[in-house]
Amino acid sequence: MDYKRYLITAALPYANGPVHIGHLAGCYLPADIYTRYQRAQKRDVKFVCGSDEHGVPITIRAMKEGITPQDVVDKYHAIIKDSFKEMGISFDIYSRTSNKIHHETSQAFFTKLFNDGVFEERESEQYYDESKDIFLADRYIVGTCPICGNENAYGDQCEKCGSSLSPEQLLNPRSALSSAVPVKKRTKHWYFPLDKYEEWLKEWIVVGKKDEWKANVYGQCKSWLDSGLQPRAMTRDSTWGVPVPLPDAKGKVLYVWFDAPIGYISATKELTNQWSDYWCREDTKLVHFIGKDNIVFHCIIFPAMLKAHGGFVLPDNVPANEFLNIEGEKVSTSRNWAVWVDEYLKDFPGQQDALRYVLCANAPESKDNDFTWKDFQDRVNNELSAILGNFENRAFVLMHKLCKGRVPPLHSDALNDADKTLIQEIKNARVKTETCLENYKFRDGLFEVIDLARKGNKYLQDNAPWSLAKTPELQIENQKRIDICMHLCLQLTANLAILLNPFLPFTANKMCKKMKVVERMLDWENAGRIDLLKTNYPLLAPSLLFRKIEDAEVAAQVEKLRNNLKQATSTKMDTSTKAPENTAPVTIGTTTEPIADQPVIPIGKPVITIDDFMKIDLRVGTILKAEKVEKADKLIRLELDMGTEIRTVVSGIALHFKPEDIIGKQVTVVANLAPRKMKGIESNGMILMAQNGDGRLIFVSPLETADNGIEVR
RNA sequence: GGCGAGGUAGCUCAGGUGGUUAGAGCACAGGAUUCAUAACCCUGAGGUCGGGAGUUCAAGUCUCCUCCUCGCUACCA
Repeated sequence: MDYKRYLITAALPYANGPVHIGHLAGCYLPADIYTRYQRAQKRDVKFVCGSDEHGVPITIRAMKEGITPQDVVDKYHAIIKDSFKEMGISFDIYSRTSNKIHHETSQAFFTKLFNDGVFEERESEQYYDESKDIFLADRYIVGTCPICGNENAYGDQCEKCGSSLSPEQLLNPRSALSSAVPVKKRTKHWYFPLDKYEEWLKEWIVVGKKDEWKANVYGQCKSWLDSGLQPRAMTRDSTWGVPVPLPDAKGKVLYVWFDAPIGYISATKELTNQWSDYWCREDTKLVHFIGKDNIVFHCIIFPAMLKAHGGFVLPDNVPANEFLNIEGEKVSTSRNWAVWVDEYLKDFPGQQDALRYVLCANAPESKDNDFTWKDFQDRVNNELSAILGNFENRAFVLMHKLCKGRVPPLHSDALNDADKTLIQEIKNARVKTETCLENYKFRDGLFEVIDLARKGNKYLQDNAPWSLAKTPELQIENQKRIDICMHLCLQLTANLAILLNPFLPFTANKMCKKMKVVERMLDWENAGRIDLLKTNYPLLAPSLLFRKIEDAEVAAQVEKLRNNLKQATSTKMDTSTKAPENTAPVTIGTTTEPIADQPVIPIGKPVITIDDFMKIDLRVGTILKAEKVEKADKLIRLELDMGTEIRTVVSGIALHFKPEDIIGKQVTVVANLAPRKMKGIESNGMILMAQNGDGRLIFVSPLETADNGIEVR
């Protein structure tokens, strides 16, 4: 298809924290490179993004900090927007979902589907906080984790042991808003029948995108489609979000996953009156850049929504990247294990392109990748600086020394084979880079650019114009060779600026200034030409494009990471001001139902009386046997010597301990917990565990060996 | 447990439809050089392609089994 327009989106970052370099590498940088390339091709392109400002975690953060949700999103929207701007992520618009136009757009979208009878209405029982007069999403319910005993587990998941939970399972459930005990109440929601679009999706993706989409994206989609789709609620009981535009929907908002992708549309509307050209005409190429955690939403749910609405183009491609780890470990925002973009900008002022280079050269395009500061240093010093920066510098210095600071003539009648080969290589570099970019192979594309500089270095070395200048007796003949060599090196440098521009725009601009050419030279159509710089044209004096990264800087950054980690784990979790626990380059929501990853403020449990406490029968027991439960990842079946009896307890600790390592350990058991069947095994009690800040589980046991069965109080 | 994506030189990655001595960049070693950010240029060493079995004249590339990493999902209470 011959596309007339390009609409490029980058996942909406969740306005609950700053962005880190994983976000950049996974999503925003590739999107920006692609966009800049398309612009250089003079194609009609719009690059839209914005902050995703709805959802439960933001309301929770607001409560925690004693401010309004709007305050929260205002704060992070500003930080995020600034980080992107400073890094040169060249959105045509960076909008936000709290804007009026977004509310209107997403409501209109909902209304259209509603009027067309797309939704299924369903009533269900949901938890409700009577003191606050509000329905509670699972996330809003806090209680003690039945598995690890964490007192601040959420109704959907325990952050400490990773168990996924439902509110019913929590011990001492309470509302995160008021500490009231939640009650059940009927509520109505509107479900999008994804199942009805299953066949269509299969045809569109499984058949239609087989050889087009990346393996990781395609595979994930196929996996979902093969396992069958279910209707999904598109509304929530909440006050923070886009109100459901129906008369009987007071206190209900659009599910953040419904409204967020529509944010792409609203942002485009905000950008241009011609928005429908980009969204509604078949000859528009729509490309979503996201991280791997958002594949399902962008490849399945949103397209189904668009299809149901009708009149919209569907994504041509969704080149999702994997995750970027830091120094061998997964990014963790609660542990503050991340490299934050706003901090990088402070620590390395003017070094945006160094980071862009490394993140692109090491982008997690086909699998999770690792970012280390040592590697950052190596790549900047040994590739970017030594090969590309050095070549450019050599060309400038030699031109000034041997050609009086002016572009020497080419003497095209005197070209030798090596010259002609180089000219061909310059042309080839354009084609190679172009092919990579068109196919979302950004790291390969960047390699091709560096490779051209590499060829320049070799050419320069082979000609050694500095040597030619040392034999005055051959002056005339040699100067001709020097001219040709330097002329081509300078033209090659101009070409480098063009090819580099999508990847390293700051550098490309610097090069333009030094060559005293207008920015228009960077138009892609000029790549491959060797007449970009006019003969006899004077160029500016040499200056370095890149500086080296010192060992001390690397050491400092690594230490900073370790210190952050220490702080985050030694103090309470709520000191973290960073984004959701999410290594994803995208935060437009997560695949877990009620979104959100940010820990709730530990709200102390309500005061209890000694009588309440005495209801719990805590006893000491010794693990006699331990074996992993079949076909369950987390469960270990324990046999405990309780003094007077042997008890079977099933415990969700298999991710933390090997069965053989815990035999003989003495533990504290909640002995009068109601029996419960798990995987067909009846569990009679629960063993007490504490969880360390680093996530390790620790047995809560008597310090010295006690008699089995004795009571603990 | 199921599904998906990966596991190829120290590091990061290439390796359509199976076919000569498995490639690249960086790191490393030796050499050459001095125009240049001790940079560049040349040469070299480095891999039983996660492991095992099979199909084949021939497998990194196909089949089966198995181990490890990441993600989704199930189980979990």
